[in-house]
Amino acid sequence: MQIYNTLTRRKEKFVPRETGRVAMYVCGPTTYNFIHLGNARAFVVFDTVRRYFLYKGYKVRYVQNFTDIDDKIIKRAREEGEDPIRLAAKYVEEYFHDMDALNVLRADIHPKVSEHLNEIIEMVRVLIERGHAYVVDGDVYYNISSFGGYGKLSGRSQEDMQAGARVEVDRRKKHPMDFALWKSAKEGEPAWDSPWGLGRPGWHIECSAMSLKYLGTDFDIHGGGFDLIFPHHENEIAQSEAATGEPFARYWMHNGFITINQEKMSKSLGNFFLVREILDKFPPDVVRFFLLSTHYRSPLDFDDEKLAAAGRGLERVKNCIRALKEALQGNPRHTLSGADKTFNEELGGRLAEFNSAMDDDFNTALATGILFDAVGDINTYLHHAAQADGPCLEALHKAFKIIKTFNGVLGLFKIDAGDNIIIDGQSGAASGLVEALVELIIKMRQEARARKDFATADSIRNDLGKLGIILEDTPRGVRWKRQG
RNA sequence: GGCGACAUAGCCAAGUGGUAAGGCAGAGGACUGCAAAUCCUCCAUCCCCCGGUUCAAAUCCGGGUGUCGCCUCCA
Repeated sequence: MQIYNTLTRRKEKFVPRETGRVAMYVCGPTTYNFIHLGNARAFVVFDTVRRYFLYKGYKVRYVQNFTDIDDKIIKRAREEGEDPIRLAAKYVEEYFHDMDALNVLRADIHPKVSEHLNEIIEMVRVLIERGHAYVVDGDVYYNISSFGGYGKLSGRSQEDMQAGARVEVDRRKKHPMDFALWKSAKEGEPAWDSPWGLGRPGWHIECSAMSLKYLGTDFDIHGGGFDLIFPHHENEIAQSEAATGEPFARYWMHNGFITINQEKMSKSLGNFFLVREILDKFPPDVVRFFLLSTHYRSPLDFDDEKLAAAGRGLERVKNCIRALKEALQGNPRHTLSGADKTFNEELGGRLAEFNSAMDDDFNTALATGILFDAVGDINTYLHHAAQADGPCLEALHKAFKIIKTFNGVLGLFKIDAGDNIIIDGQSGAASGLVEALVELIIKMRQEARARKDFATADSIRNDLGKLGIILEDTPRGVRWKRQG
């Protein structure tokens, strides 16, 4: 298995710290707003990475934090006249709401800054003690000059940073790029007691403290968006390695950005789309498929038409699953013919291709291509079998299994309690009634067709279509589905 | 100014030395009362441009051009 490591700027063979186990940390959201599509990309990408490790048989410990104490939260809370802690808690819930929709699995641990003040304060204390940090008027700064490795992740020297520093220089800092580990509290801000007075943690320290607490030093994978490389991850390395004297993380993975009209989507540019806005217009499986249809390190340009095209493509996969279900209910053969065996071998080949795509730095774009190849294989098999002596049970099972396997890794469709793939969402309380009504209408339409009243039949099909109910007349009866 | 990424058909997108995956859109055929779904066939002589290395390059090297990103909160 190969993973592109930002630290070395090349793909490396993945060798975990501990055989058979993967410890990974992904920077979670700062909870001051609903998450946008850019956030979602990172979380979907790393969710898929995690799923692939699980599929490969690794024991995975997945940690994703919530930064629930932060300047932006305080600002937002002030604007809304809300308590910062409560505001942050609210957006934690909203985060789960959106991520559940996108089929992102819960992390094993979701630590919050607000619950780890002790660890953070302790780490700051150690950094001061070891001469890597200094106190000025109740603030604590990290002294980057004290850490030789500073800049190794983002590939820049300390001189570069001095030259490029556009921030107004705080005279109290020893180096312009020194960053806050602890910020003293102003009046009315949330504050915690510390050896340096009342205050709160700086932005980067929480990820160091919490990842080290739950994963230890030298853990396997640390992930996040490209824009976290500098300064966030650079600073995490500096803090963690200076405090522990050990390597911090082995593989650094960073996903590319979502762009809008080829321009970076970001909160500061104001051109962002909230996940829930998009989910109002498109099904979650389509959104997830769209996010995985490009390699995670490449930029991904978003617009409605591209998402719609992705939806039409994914419909092909859903149709294949429907066809399989139908074939399975159609009393398949128990014998195994030469054609069945050939088909089984074909699918075996697809599985191997899929694994090798994912082994190569989680190439989900290639992997989804292979999913489509498998769909083509299955459709062709079903087509020919229907013209001969029908499909064989074992082949159908194998086909289902491979689709489920791919789906288990990509996480496109949810699975119900009976291990069935859910492709027609919105199974609510009303759905039983809807189904009965549709069946009734179909029955009446069939009567119209029987007396060759095609005008009525077509009009019914048309009108149902407008309601999102798609009818398909097949040689073996009428099939219907909800519009994907 | 420093650092970095990318440039593949109408659109999206894989592919890091051996002669262009896959999807969307499109064309023709089969099936159908007609649609839809599905199947079959077609759809880049060529991968931004110019040089070079090589028996062989979209893939390596050099030089251009263009687009984007980081250097400041941001996934």
